[in-house]
Amino acid sequence: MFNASCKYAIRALAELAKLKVDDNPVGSEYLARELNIPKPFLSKVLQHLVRKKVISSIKGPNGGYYLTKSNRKARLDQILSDIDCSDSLSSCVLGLEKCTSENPCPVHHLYQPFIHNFQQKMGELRVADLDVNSIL
Amino acid sequence: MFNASCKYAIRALAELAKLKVDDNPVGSEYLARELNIPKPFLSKVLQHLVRKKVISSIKGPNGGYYLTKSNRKARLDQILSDIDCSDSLSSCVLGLEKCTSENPCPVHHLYQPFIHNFQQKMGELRVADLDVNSIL
DNA sequence: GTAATAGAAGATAAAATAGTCTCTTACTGA
DNA sequence: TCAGTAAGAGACTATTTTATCTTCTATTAC
Repeated sequence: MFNASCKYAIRALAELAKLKVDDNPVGSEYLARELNIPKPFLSKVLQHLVRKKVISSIKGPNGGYYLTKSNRKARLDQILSDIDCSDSLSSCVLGLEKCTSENPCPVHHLYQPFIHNFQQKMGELRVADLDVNSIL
Repeated sequence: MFNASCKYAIRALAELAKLKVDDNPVGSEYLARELNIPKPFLSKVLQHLVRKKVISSIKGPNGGYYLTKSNRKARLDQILSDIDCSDSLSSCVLGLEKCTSENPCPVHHLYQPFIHNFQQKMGELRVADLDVNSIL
């Protein structure tokens, strides 16, 4: 469904969402420890998120990663699309390139409504909503 | 969602379901060509399916793979479970070991109902039902 | 300015998955 | 009964994904 980068990205977003607007930015070291993700890998994921303007960062002493108000308003489906995590969602369960609604694979009609629904729900979710009482 | 082996297994099942009960068994070569799957890999998948009694085989000239009436009656969810394709379905979207309904990850409540639904639908499906007008 | 902190980027390594090869075993039909 | 055919089994290789290492650049506090 999601590869490691995508999973880590979502978890990092959720962790950042827990921070208050006035809190200091947090470093990759802190996030890696908190989420139990290898730091070098997480750093890459975070950098990717910054480039795509999904999260924000400040360099130098007391720098780190944080979310602006604007960042918090972004919708999950848009973010997943921005960071290339949507392809695996919309593609055929059996990996068939040619599988469409007109020319479906044997389980297309079973899977498609489910994934469509899931994506819709994701679209209703904003980054700020990830700040719920949940494990990470 | 499914790894290559699982995808190939489902497609092979669907292809075999197209055969009539009285048809001759088909070889791995035929199936590989028909499904456009590397033959050596497909052979492994087919052997695995035979060991798990999901499909049947005959060795020697005119031998190959086929489905018994009993094979055709089997339910999809049971098969997927038998050939170890269910783990990735029931596990957490974010890859969190500890994610449960009581201690959910941030998207658990979003994902879980759908996957539950999907598995239920799979349980209503029998091998014979894969013999539909669909691509493979 | 300089040292400390933290992100950026590219190369490299390890692990997992996918795919291939070779040999053995079982069965069939002439 | 023997030659040919096709499945079965296990080792091996390749590719992709995941993770790590090293070096460089930017920012800021002092």
